[in-house]
Formats: sequence, C-alpha cells, structure tokens
Amino acid sequence: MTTRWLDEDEQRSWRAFMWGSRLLMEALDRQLQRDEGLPHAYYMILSALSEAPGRTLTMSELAQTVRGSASRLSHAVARLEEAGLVRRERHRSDKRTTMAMLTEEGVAKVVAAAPGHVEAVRNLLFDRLTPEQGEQLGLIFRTVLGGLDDLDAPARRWSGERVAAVGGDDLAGGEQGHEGTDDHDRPR
Amino acid sequence: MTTRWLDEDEQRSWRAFMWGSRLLMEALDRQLQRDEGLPHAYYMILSALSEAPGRTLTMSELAQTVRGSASRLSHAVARLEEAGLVRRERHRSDKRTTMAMLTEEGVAKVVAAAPGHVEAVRNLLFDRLTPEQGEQLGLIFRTVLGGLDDLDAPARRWSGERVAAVGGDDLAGGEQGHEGTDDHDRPR
DNA sequence: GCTCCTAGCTTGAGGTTTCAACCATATCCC
DNA sequence: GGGATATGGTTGAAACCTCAAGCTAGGAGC
Repeated sequence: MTTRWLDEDEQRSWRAFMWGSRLLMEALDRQLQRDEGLPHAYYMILSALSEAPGRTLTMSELAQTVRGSASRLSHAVARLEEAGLVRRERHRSDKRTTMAMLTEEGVAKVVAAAPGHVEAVRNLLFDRLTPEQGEQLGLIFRTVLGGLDDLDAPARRWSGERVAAVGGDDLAGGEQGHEGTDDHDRPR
Repeated sequence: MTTRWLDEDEQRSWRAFMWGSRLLMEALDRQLQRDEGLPHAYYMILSALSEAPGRTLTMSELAQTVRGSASRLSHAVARLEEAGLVRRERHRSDKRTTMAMLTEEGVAKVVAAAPGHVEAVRNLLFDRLTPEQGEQLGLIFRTVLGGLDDLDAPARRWSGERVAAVGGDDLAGGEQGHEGTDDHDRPR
C-alpha cells in the first residue's frame, strides 16, 4: 500500500502544532518548576485530588483522571508523599486498592500554584487566540481525544462500580455536587 | 492583582487540548518505539538531517531545527551515533563546531520509519479533522509558536546570523531553495 | 602575545517516564 | 474449598530530559 503523505498544508499545520504544543508545555513546565518546584504532571495530580470529593481518589481513579499509567502514578505519588503533599492509605474493604489524599500542605500548594499557572496558560495561549480559536481548539482536541480513548477502550475498563463514597467516613467532604465543570486549574 | 481564571469554556478547551495533545504525542511515540525502536524526538532529528543539504547539520543548526536544547541534542546524537545512524565530525575551520551527518543506515532508518509514522499522524489526527480544522490547527499554533519564539529570543541567543540557508525554521514562510515543501515527515 | 569574553558543545547528576516483572488481594467457577 | 484468572499497585532498571558546570576554540581589546 502506498503511503498517503501529508500535503504541504498539512505538513505546515502538523509541524506548527507539534512544536508549538511542545514548547508551550515546556514553558508551562518551567514556570511551575521555577515558581513552585513542581513539574506540570505533578501539579495535575494535586489538582485532580483537590477536586475530588474528600480530596481523595484511589490510584486507579487518579490514573484515569490524569490519563497516566499506573506506574507513573505510583512513582509520582510516592514522590509527592515524600514531599508531604499527599498521603496514601489502604482501602478498608478492598485491601488491594490504595487511596491517595491531599494533605493540608498539599492543598496549600495547589492554592499557591494555581494563579501563576493559570496566568501562564492565559499569557501563552488564550490571550493570543481569538475566542473562536479557543473554541476551535477545544473542538479539535475533543475529537482527537475521542479517537484516542476509543483506541484505549479495550485496554482500560472503567470500573462500573463507583468505589462507593470512598472510605464512607468522608468528613463533610462529600460535595459530590460539582458537576460538569471539572476544571483542573482552580483549586476548591 | 486578582487572577483571571479560565472560564468554563476555556477550561474545557484547555483540558481537551492538554490531554488530547499529550495522548496523541504518546501514541506517536509508542508507534515509533514499537515499530522502529526510535523515540519520536530521535526520529525528528534523523528527519531533520535527512532534509539538510548533504544530510549534514552542525549541532547548533540541528538544535534550532528541532527546537531542542544543546544538551538534549548532544545526548541524543551521542545515542544515535552509538546506534550507527549518525556520525559526528569536527568542523574543519572552526574546530568548536561539530557536524552531525546521517549515515547510510540512518537514511535507511528514516526511509523505513516515515510511512508508518505518517500513517499514524493521519489516522490519529488529520483523518479525524475537517480540512478547515486542519487549517485552524496550523493557524493557532503558528500564533502560539510566534509568541513563544519571541519569549525565547532574549534567552537563547540563537546567533542572529542565519547560518546559511540550511533547512531551518520556516514555519514563518521563509521557504528557501529546496523545493518548497519542507516536510519533516518524508525522507529525501 | 596576553587577557578576557563569547560561542559551541559535552558531561554528569538528578529527576521523570516507561517497560516489564512482580506481589497481594479478589473473584470466578467447578 | 481451591485453583485459575483478573485486578490494583508497586518496584527496579533503563531511557530520556533538564539543569548547572565545564571545557576547548575563536575573537576583541590592548
């Protein structure tokens, strides 16, 4: 089968995207690393936890949420635990699963880091785009994401059972109400 | 100064982009790694060399072309040299600069890797987008890239002198002699 | 020539990610 | 009950990237 090469426009688009997104991500990484000593991936983990009911998720849920491998999460959370930002605990009934919860320090970290990070995202991305382009960006990558998730679907099996209210004893944390708008960039 | 948070739409766009692009890049990386034992970044290096006149570039030119740090390039090319895909050689007159050139094996590698890679880019990206979206994608990231290159300009002082016409960064349109299309995804 | 400074690149250490292997607990099914 | 299998996580090694430091060669100024 003969390869369908990219035409000239596609090439240009592809390369702009590849380098643009790479540099953008690197810039964000550097900002967080410099200002908070935190890689972007780690910030996302803290952020994801900060949004979870009870600021707690199982490792699997966390992995799904930040779209990372189990291994990556395990290493990362180990590191975050050393840093005192996260604490791990065995699940009561199912002793295989471990729960990761944000410590007070962890919460403070997210709260401290969020404004600078959001500013960076604004400066480097949204402030440079028209609102329509922002929309388009979202549309395009929701499509891409859809395709990729399909590919993964056989691999991941998203637990139908919802690990009920996690730990059951969630102290006042059950603000399950936070629906649709799960923003990862603003701590709660 | 009070932080300008992202509104709901921006959040959604931002997260779709962040995860979509991340997963996309990881998917491409895996494809190349699996089929050719080559990380995407390394493929880009080989690809850049394959387009250069004489299949040769100085380390600095290479760094500009693939938008990577000198250090990264140095490590990477060292690795590629071990693998026999690239050869390094001191410059005759200016003994500081070293030139990296693709070996025959290196050429063969790019030729072998290109079709699968391009297929992947098509399958995962362009085939899922309308032509207009493809255009938009390019536009958006040319803009982003413009901003980032400006930021970098003071930091990296990529010597103003334009190191000979070598296939540098033309996203901005500076298409030079070698037949227009400047694709990084098709070996020559 | 000598000194100081810059350019070009390399090196080493430290941190993150990946891959494959592994452990422990649950679950299925006879 | 008990073995096979699946699930949830962890671990260690190897690979890659980043950062800071260093090293050599070219240039500028005197």
